[in-house]
Amino acid sequence: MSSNGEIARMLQELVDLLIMAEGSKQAFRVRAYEKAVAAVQALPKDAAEMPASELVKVPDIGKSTAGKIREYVDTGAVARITALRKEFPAEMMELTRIPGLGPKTVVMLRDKLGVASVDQLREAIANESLAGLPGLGPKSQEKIAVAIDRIGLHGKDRRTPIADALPIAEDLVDALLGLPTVTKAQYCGSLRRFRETIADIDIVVASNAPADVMEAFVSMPLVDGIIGQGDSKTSVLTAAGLQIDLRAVKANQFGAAVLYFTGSKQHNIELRQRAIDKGLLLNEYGLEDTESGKVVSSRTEPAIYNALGLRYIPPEMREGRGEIAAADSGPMPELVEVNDIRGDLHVHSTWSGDGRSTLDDMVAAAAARGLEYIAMTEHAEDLRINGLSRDEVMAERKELIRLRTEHPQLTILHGSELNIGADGTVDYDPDFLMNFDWCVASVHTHFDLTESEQTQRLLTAMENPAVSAIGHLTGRRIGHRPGIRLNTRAVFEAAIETGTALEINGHLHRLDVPSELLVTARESTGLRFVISTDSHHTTEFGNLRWGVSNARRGWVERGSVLNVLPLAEFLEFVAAKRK
DNA sequence: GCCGTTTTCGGCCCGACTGTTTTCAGTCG
Repeated sequence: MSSNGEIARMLQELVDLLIMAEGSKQAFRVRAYEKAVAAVQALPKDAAEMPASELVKVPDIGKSTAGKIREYVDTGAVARITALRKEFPAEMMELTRIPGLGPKTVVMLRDKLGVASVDQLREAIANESLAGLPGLGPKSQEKIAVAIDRIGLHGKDRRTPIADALPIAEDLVDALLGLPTVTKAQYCGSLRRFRETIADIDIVVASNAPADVMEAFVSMPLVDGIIGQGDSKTSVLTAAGLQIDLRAVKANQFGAAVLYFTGSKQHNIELRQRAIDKGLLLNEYGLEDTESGKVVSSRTEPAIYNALGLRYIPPEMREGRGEIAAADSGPMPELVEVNDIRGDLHVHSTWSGDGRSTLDDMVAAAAARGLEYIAMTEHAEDLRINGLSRDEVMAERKELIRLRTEHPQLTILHGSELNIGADGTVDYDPDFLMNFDWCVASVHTHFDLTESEQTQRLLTAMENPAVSAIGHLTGRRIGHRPGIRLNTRAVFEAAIETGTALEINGHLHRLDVPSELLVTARESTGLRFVISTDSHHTTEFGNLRWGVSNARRGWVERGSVLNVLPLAEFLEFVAAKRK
């Protein structure tokens, strides 16, 4: 059966191919399918199991898209896509990765010169066969030649982990605030929405001398090349190939500019449509009355949302996942915040083979951060290299008893990170497991089982009364390893039924449960989460911020998170399952 | 292609920058 992810990827390929066929990203047909991709991704049930009559009831999915989803699920292919692939082969699609080359130019290159691959284009430039083509003068040719040499190094097809981008953005904001004419600065874009990876850094500044700001910006040591420079907008590249876009507006337009640049694109489109419906125009300079041209609101984001008749929408929610409808009339989730978190339930030390700070240091770091409770969860015996034998478990316990007296303000639970075997069984034996205060069970092996096998092993693990939570649900490593295939609906239901929490792992390489799955879980009332750092080093307690951000992107409410609770209430959840 | 308290047709978000355009098309976000 096709997962919603697979169906969304199918529709996304259709979007990419249609951009070529229609000659524009803005073509209405393209945008309609783009919305359909988002609709499928946010669907709380399996599209593959829905008949066309039910699919068309989903907003942004109409007769045509429903037909293509059924065609894909039932036959494994979509005739329209097969035909478009023939017209626009993968080699030709590669050309659109070159900055400055859009669909119209790529199609023209094929029609006029028979150029339909990056290699052929390189050759054509060398032979000077581009001369005389409309819109491709010497400057364009030079830009394309340089871009071909850098293909894959920046821009559209290389995303940067948020952990790498955020320090750069924060330094840049500080540097810009240091300029005499800059009064405000804020990084925006997917970074502010806390996407796990970002394509570029967007920064907005308020200034009355924008040209001076741009001049100072392009002179900064970080800047390696200029893509474009104007008075209100400048784009540059760093030596590492990261694109940075800077926009300058007047101080009283700052809220509108930050709103616009935080996006997402879909969120902006919906806001602007809403503005139109109210006889207003929304752009990066403000919200104004279309008739009179009078500015209604522009200074702050909350004021603009308010003027549009909406409650404030936090940046992490602005993904076009129904947040505008929620802010209008639906229930608005009360998102969990970093300061709500009282405990960390997934922590390693050098007792585990892959831990990098000592137990004493980890406990001291947790206490220093003001946590009320932690669970030390070393790896377990089935993970041969990293895990603890039963003797080692008992030896560590003695250390914990000592540490409890040294840190009386911190409650130290003795936990374990168990391994979920291929058949769903876990380490040790039932009696021994009950010696732990808290067990989180995770998948560390057997990533290639079928979807039903993976689902079944998780269901089996959740039935174990000692397993209080499932760690890093999909086992993905961002940029390195896809997650296991799962029937997430079945997993969510079993978690509720068995009284098992799902961990939201804040480690930047994991961010697991992924936020797009969390969004689909929001109709699963009764599902409980723990937001954990999976720290292996004292510095990694800071992962809490990423875990919370990921949870917020997934619309996770404070009330569904266990480790916002005082210790006694938290432990009731564990005890209830063990009864 | 999708949608509809202006509902089955006629709309669909908005603007900046570049290159080569002498008023704009293409690209991008």
